[in-house]
Amino acid sequence: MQARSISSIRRTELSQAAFEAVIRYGLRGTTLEKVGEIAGVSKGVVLHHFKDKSALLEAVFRRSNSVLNMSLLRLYRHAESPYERFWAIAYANFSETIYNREVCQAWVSLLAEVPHNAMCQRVQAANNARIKSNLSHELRHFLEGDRAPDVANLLGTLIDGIWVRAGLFAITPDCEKALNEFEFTTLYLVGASLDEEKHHKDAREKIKTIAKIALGPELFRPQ
Amino acid sequence: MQARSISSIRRTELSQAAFEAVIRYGLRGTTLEKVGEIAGVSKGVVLHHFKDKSALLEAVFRRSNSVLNMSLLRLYRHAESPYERFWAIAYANFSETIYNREVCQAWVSLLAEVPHNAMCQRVQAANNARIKSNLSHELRHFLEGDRAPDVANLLGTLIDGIWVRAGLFAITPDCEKALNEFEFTTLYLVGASLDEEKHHKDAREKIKTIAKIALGPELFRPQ
DNA sequence: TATAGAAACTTTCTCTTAGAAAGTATTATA
DNA sequence: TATAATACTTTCTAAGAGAAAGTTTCTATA
Repeated sequence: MQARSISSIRRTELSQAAFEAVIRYGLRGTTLEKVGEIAGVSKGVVLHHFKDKSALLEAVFRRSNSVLNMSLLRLYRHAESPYERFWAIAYANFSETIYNREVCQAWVSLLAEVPHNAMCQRVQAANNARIKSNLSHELRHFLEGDRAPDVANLLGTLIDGIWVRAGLFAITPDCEKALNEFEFTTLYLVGASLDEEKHHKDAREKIKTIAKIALGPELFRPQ
Repeated sequence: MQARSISSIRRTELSQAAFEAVIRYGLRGTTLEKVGEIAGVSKGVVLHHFKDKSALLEAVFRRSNSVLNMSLLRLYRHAESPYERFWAIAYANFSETIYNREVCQAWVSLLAEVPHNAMCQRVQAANNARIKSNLSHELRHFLEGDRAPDVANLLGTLIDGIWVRAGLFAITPDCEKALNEFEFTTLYLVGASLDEEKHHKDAREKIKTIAKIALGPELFRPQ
């Protein structure tokens, strides 16, 4: 049962170490040597597994997005209604273990790599499409006509905005505030019909509890 | 009438050149030598006027924000009602000469400098506060109670989100779409009362015309 | 089980970069 | 005209990215 190759394991370790380096030193302060140091290997090993620094950062970027995606899937597993799936999306983005200063700062730092890296752009585009599709799917239950995709797109953009703002400053971001902003905006965009249902509040409580269990601190920063 | 010192002029030239370098090569590809090359001076001159690379990037960041601010002031000069001032804010953020691929990409690239640069954080915080205050001031006319600041904050975050998404990809961002998204969200958040007034549509047309004249392409990329 | 070849890892070298330092030229001021 | 500040240049060093070539360790197959 050794399905994963050594290379694949190393690549995971190294992109994890690179993520840690970006957290600690910022994008400009992240050097191959520091990445190697954190991973406990020499700089040469890093370049053996990644053709260059861009490829490494690309892997970090990809991993971050897949962690986010995985978190959502963990919550989806227990979400049984549109309300609950809506909150699953919210908590996948704004739980303490994900939406915190370190991770948000690292994400903002990594963003700088995207404009000049076609692969990162593809990853990011896929990610945006995914979250739009997820949101759109749930919003269909609360919106008539074909407004759902546009509203979903807007909410996706808002999530990005909330994340960026959290990543720019040295203050611990406020999860509860972010969740409320997201909910607040959604309620207004769908015409507040969500709020009338008790299901909505109940769903939040349920997903909140599940998130606390399912989204441990090992997600982004293992060990 | 030589009020500005040579140093001050050089600093402007150099931060302009650095902005151009970030556009062309991205944050990681921007070196002091390339900045000097664009400005037509040697690398030494750059370091003579800026103590180090962080100080240079800080100046670029500061200048970008002040250009944005200046654009807003130019439109405010002709805005004579809350409707018009609302659209002045919208067009200051989403006119072709400002909201375009190059500028948005550069902005996203520069963001990576913020998490590890206290000065940039202060500039950005001031900027966020300013836009919130501006929006809040106009929204007061359309919202009862003390909801205006919260809504203003949300819309500010949305603007950031729209900008980030525009900066990540290699596609020319769509100004009209951005303006509509911003308007759309605002209308829903204030309860669509804006939309009932003909003033609102008229105001948009007026400011649109003024923006075309007042916000020339020399704003971000002179010469 | 011997061995070829691939994969993992190391070491060394080169070129580029940031930035320090110490110099020269230019301009302002007394 | 002397002197001091400002503008700019040149040179040097240390650190970084990445290429290249070497060595060890695994793994498949004859």
